[in-house]
Amino acid sequence: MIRDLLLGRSRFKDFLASPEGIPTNILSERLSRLLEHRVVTQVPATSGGRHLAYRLTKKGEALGAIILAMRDWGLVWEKGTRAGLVPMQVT
Amino acid sequence: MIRDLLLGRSRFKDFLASPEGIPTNILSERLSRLLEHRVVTQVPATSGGRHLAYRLTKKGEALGAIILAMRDWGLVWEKGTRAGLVPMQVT
DNA sequence: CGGTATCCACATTGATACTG
DNA sequence: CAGTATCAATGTGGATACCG
Repeated sequence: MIRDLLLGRSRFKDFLASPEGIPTNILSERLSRLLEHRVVTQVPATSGGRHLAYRLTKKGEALGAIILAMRDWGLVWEKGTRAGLVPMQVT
Repeated sequence: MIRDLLLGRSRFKDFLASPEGIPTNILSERLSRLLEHRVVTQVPATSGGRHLAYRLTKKGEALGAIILAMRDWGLVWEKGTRAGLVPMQVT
């Protein structure tokens, strides 16, 4: 999920669509906790629309370093680790 | 515990003595799993003695990068994070 | 000292149904 | 679409007692 956010995904449905197959209740609870710890914030998904999108805060973006370190470790030391995650464009 | 190993601690009792206060059964089970995944290996603690010590493998040492990334994140973003961990001397 | 063996408490997960 | 509400299943952790 954090990975999804780092990849630029931001909508509830995007997270649901991820290959893990997370149930809505779990996703919802996790988002609450991330909001609580200010790792993500909510922003309007579309201008004027009623739906919300989730964006990483600076604090959340900083987690990228950890995720990348884990990814690298996996690629080097664990067979079968796939490298889907590429650092996001800072556009 | 990985942190302890990175700091050069290697004995069962050393891990037990850590401030977390881990019970023997949990510690034992975790060491088994780390052995299984070849993150640690067993070596004789004293030459000739019957006791064992645990040492990180290369794979295990590589986890240091992740631990440090987490430590750094904590120091920057979470108040009250203490910085006990300093990278080990490569002697 | 370095573990095993029990047993219980609690947190996390997951499936599923329902709602504004 | 974006959740909330239940409930059962599983995992993980912790206390404690015991053993070679």
